[in-house]
Parts: sequence; structure tokens; C-alpha cells
Amino acid sequence: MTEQGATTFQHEVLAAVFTIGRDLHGFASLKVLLWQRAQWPDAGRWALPGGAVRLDETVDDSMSRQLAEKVDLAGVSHLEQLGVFSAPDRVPAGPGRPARVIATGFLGLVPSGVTPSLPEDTDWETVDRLSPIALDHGRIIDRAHDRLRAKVSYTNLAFGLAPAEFTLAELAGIYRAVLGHDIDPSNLQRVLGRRGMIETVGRTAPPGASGGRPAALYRFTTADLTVTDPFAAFRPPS
Amino acid sequence: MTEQGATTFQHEVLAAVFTIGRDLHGFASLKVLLWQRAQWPDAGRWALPGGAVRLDETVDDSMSRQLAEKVDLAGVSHLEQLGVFSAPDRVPAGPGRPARVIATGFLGLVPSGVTPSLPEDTDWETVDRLSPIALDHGRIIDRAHDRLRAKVSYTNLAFGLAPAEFTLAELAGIYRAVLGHDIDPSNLQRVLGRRGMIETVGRTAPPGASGGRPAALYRFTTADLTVTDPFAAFRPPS
DNA sequence: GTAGTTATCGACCTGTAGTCGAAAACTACC
DNA sequence: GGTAGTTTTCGACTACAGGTCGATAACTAC
Repeated sequence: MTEQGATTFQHEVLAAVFTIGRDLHGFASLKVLLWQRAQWPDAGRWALPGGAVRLDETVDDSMSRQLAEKVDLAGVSHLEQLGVFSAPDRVPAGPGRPARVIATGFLGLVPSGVTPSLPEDTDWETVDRLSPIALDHGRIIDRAHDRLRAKVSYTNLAFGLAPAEFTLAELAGIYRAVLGHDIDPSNLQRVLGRRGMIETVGRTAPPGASGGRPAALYRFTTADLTVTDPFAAFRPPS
Repeated sequence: MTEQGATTFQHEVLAAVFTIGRDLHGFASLKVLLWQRAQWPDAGRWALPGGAVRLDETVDDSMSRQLAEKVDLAGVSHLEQLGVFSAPDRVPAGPGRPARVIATGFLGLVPSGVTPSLPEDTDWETVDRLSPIALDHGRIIDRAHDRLRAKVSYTNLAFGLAPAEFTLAELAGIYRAVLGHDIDPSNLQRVLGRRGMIETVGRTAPPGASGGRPAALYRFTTADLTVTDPFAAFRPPS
């Protein structure tokens, strides 16, 4: 247990921030916030927002601070750590660059409809069809997408992607965009309703152009993103 | 996006390694690997094994390397990242110590029965009754325990705590030690059996001193810890 | 052989979720 | 106003996973 000399690392934070946008056909589609690198390495490629951690802040505080430079922070409804990415060669050494940078990856969510103004180099890109991603940021996006898929099905994390009020069809579209397969709105209502996650507002959405019965508006019951996981197996005896 | 001067941090890894031991009454009990600090700060308190990350290794490699100094690494059946602990004051600055140390916390598992020889200052301590823990290591233990409890109920992670062959009563004891409440061995068999997680060996354990039918021996089917999560809701349509 | 002990299996019940079709509530057109 | 078309909503039905409990099996000790 001899005290080492000061082997130190630069530490950066990187967030894969998702939101729900529209694809060419108007269907809900999962998007991720990216900016286009201007400098070496990987100039021209899409990269995740983030940056170096300062001396007086936690990695979580740092992530919030750096995201605020890209999007309105009030629009970010959820932010959680994903893991540490620390391959020695994940960022190539170069002039004015430290030899090693350790990164803490985050998963972020922005509700559908909250499309804040973005800087010039920044945009929402469709997750399904991403051009090559800078450095190891593609790995972080994949891990974030995996985490999102998993949690959406057993927590109320979809709250982070849904607008304040929504119809069941809209919510089913969000689930479809995240999970990659169709969701029956009828089943969604019963499942989330019984879990106590959603409740009706009492009003209906304006009817669509193609007619049809106007849809009731719903909201999520919990304002905060307290994760309520209803694992079935091995509960305490009653 | 101006390139900062080199703000760097020491980075350490810390593992909460659990195993199954026996309590005073012979019941299965969850233990965590700790060593007693000799120096400031928090001299005399129990602390998690770990240490500084070197320049040429990932945090995961570093964790494995540092654990090998405490226990036989072959005995560690599972090791996964928990999260980053980065409060600016989590490690007090002092003579010969950097002002800030960022830590990556890990959850580790050692199977019951594999009790390798330990260094003088190191021992397995009962998780339920821990004396005050050094620095923020108590937080890491709590987070690791939470993660373990959650994953044990919807994955095959108990494999990491169980011996190669076991009876259902033994396995139920492991689950009870982890979850903190009784588990019906009968139900455990049906649930894990249907999930394809366990299978019978074909032999029986030697009967106990107090008589009774000899118990069949089981093993986990998957040698590796591939996590198979059978979340029920929102599956793809068939 | 009989009592005591432990393990195993099956029956039964409950709760959750997928599927599907009927009814409700609207628009558009004649 | 009536009819066809569209979309939502609700309920019935089914399948399946898991908790509970009692009966039976397989042993030891006397």
C-alpha cells in the first residue's frame, strides 16, 4: 500500500441525450443530440456533447453544466450515469492533448416537443441511421440505448420522453420508437394504468384531420422520475 | 470549446466484494471483503480494497489487478462497474495526497465455500452489522448491495455466489442472505427451472445428521454470467 | 416397524400481460 | 339527416408466471 506518485488523468463527461422526433413519414423516431467536430481527431464526424471535468465539481454537476451549453437544461428531464469508458487509446494523444482521458458516460432524456434552440454545429440525429461517430462515442450511444430500452419496460422512465399531456396513441409511438417494435395502445393503457403510472387529464385531444374518435389526454402521475420496478419473482412473503 | 489546460485527477478503483458465509447460528450470511486502514485518514476503520489506476490500464483491468493482491482472482466469479463517486471532498487533501481523487466503484462476487487465504489486515465482515466505514466506502457498499438485490431476482447473478453444486435449500439460503427475507425452496426450483437457469446433477448430497430425505444436487446451466432478464411487459408481438 | 425429519412434487389460486373484437365518438360526403 | 370511414376505448378471453400449501417420497434414529 505504498502511496503512488501522482498518476493523474484528465476526466471528461459525455452524454447520449435522446428525444422523440418525427421521421420522413411522420412516425415517432428516436433521436440523439450530436455536434459536428471541427478539429482533429475525427474532424467532421458527429460527437457527443460533453467536456472536461473541473476541479471543484462532481462528474454529475459537470455533465449538467456542459449540457447547458448545448440545450436548455430545463428541458433535460432525466440524466443518469452509464459507466466509465477508460480504454487507454480511446482518445489519441496529440499536440496539446493529454495522453489519456477517462470518460464518464451518461444517458439523458428530453421530452418530445421540447425542441430548444441549438448551436450551429449541433443537431438531433436519427439513432437508426447514424453516420460514423467520433472516437468511442458510438459505444456510449449503444450502451445508452440499451439502458433506455431496458428501463422503459419496467420503470416509468418513458416519462422523460413524453410531453406533459399525451394521448395513448402518442405514448405507444414513443414506446415503439424506443423499443423498435409495435406496442398495442390498448395493452399499454391497462398495464401503465394498473401500475399507477398514468392517469387521465379529463380532457380530449382535438380530433385529427382524418376523423375518428377524439383521444383522451393522459399524464404521468409521478412528477419525479422515481423508478418503480415491479419485479415479480422472489418477493417477501405476505 | 476551448481546450482547457490540463485539469487532472487521480483515479482510484474500489470494489465491494460479497460472498456467503455463516452467522453465529450457522445460517447463510452476506459478507463483504474489507481491510483495516493503518494510516490517516480514518485510520483503524474498515475500507474497501482498491487503489490508484495506472497509466496503461482500463479501470476494469486495474480493479482486477488490485483485487488479486487481496484474494485469489480465480475465486472472483463476477465483477461489474457500479458508478463513479466524485464528490470533491470525498477524500480529504493532506500531506503527500492529491486534492481530489475520483473513484470508480465495482460490485464483485466470490462463490460460497471459496474462502481463499487473506492478508493480515483483511477479512470478510457481515454486511448487516458493519462498524463505521472509512471515507465514502459505506455508500459504495450500499449501492453494491442494492444492485445485487435487484439483479439476483431477475438474472442468474446468484451463480456468482453459489458453489459449483448445491441443494435447493442451500440456494434458498443464499437468496435469503442477499434479499433479507425467506424464500420458498419449492418455488425457487420451479422459477429457476422454468427459466432454464438450473439443472439437476443427478446425484444427491449426503444426508444430514438429523435425518431426512437426501437433497438432489443442482448446478447453474450457464457457466458464464450472461444476464438473462425476463421482463414481462411490452414484448415484441408474436 | 414406527416416529421424526427433510426434500420433492403437484394442485390450486392470483395477478399480469398479449390478443381480438365490439362499441363509442368523431369527420366527410352525399 | 343519413351513411360510410376512421380512430379510440373497453371488455372478454387466453396464456403464463409465481405464491401457497398439502400430500408424498426418502432418509435416520430408536
